[in-house]
Formats: sequence, structure tokens, C-alpha cells
Amino acid sequence: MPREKYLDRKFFTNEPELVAPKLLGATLVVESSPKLALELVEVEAYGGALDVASHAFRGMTKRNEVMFGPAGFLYVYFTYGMHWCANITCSKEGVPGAVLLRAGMPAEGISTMRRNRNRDDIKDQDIANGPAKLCQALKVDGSWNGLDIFGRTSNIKLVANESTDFEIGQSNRIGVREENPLPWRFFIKDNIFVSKYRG
DNA sequence: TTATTGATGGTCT
DNA sequence: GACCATCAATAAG
Repeated sequence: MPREKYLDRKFFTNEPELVAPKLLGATLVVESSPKLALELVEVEAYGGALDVASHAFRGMTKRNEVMFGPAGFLYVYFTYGMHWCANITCSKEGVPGAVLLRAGMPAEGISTMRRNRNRDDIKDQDIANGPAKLCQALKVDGSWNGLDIFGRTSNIKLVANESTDFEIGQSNRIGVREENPLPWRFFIKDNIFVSKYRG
């Protein structure tokens, strides 16, 4: 068995649309008790000067300021009056960018994740097949916003993908209305843990 | 199976 | 006041 290889900040110090596909297959680990882990199977990139759909497009606000900071921080936002969604910031400091974590395959702590979702009868593939479901399964909320993933106090780790034995699909992003859509959604092809909803 | 809709509140104009 | 990087329940086919 190869030793676990962790991603570092350098991995995220790049354009979000370049980081996003490389995150597929990586494992997000939350060191709670019990430990929770899921393999990322769907992500979306946001940011840059041309991305009208990005929260950062109209400049810095209280909500989106983390996107303008350095790479490797959590950007967690509240939406639709009831849901949290989590991103990891990308790009160099001063340039807004983030990758939205849209879906994952539960790998460890599955029963806890199912309980966190307040549904004891759902299938494994429905535990984290959407950005808000993923947050609910991992108990991520607004208090996690701004967390430095690579800081001393972080309880989050990202394990690099051991295998790249999968095909990457690409599409427009879900739930956004834009005149000239950017194909910045990336997912593992034919993977049943990918979200089902469309815009 | 797909399509539609109500829930619910922060953020920004 | 309008819009939302969503979800689950319900209706329709």
C-alpha cells in the first residue's frame, strides 16, 4: 500500500478551472469523531475576471471576501434560505477563485454522514450527491467559512487521488444562469455519486 | 421516469 | 424587492 499523499497549498494556487478537474478522485477527510471521508466526484470552478456567475464578479463584499484571499481556505456560503455550500479557494491572493465541492462518494463514517443528513433510509449515493447535501453530511456550516485547510488548527485534509483510472466529464455549471456559459463543471464519468439536478 | 413547486432567509440593488 | 452556485416532495406521464 502506497503512503497517503496529501495535497498542499501550492496545488490550489492556480486558476480554479485548472485546479478543479485535478481534484476529482481526491479524498476529503474531516478529522471529527468519528472520522469522515469522501472521495470527490464532482466540482465546479468559479472566479476570474470573465466569470459573471461568480459571487466575486461584482467585487469584494463581506460574503465573498475569502475568495479574494490566498488559496487553500474554505469559502462557505448560505443559499436558498436553508443550505450551506463549500468551496476551496484557488488562485493567487487578490485574484478571486474557488472550487465548489458538488458531490462525493462516502468512504468512511458513512453511518454518521447518513445520520447528519437526517435520513436513515437513503442510499449511499444520495448522501452527498449535491453541494448542500455534501455539507450537511459533513456538518459543514457558516462557522467553517475562512478556515485555512493547511493551517495548524485545521481538521480537514485532502488526500491526493491514488488512481486516475477514470474519465473526466465536463459541462456547464448547474443552477447558474449566464448568457455565455462556461464549461467549468467537472465530474467523473458514469459515476453514480454525481448529482442529478440540472439548471 | 421526468417535471414542477414550495420552503425559507441572507445578500445585494 | 428580487434573486439565489438547492433540495425533497408531489404531480404528471
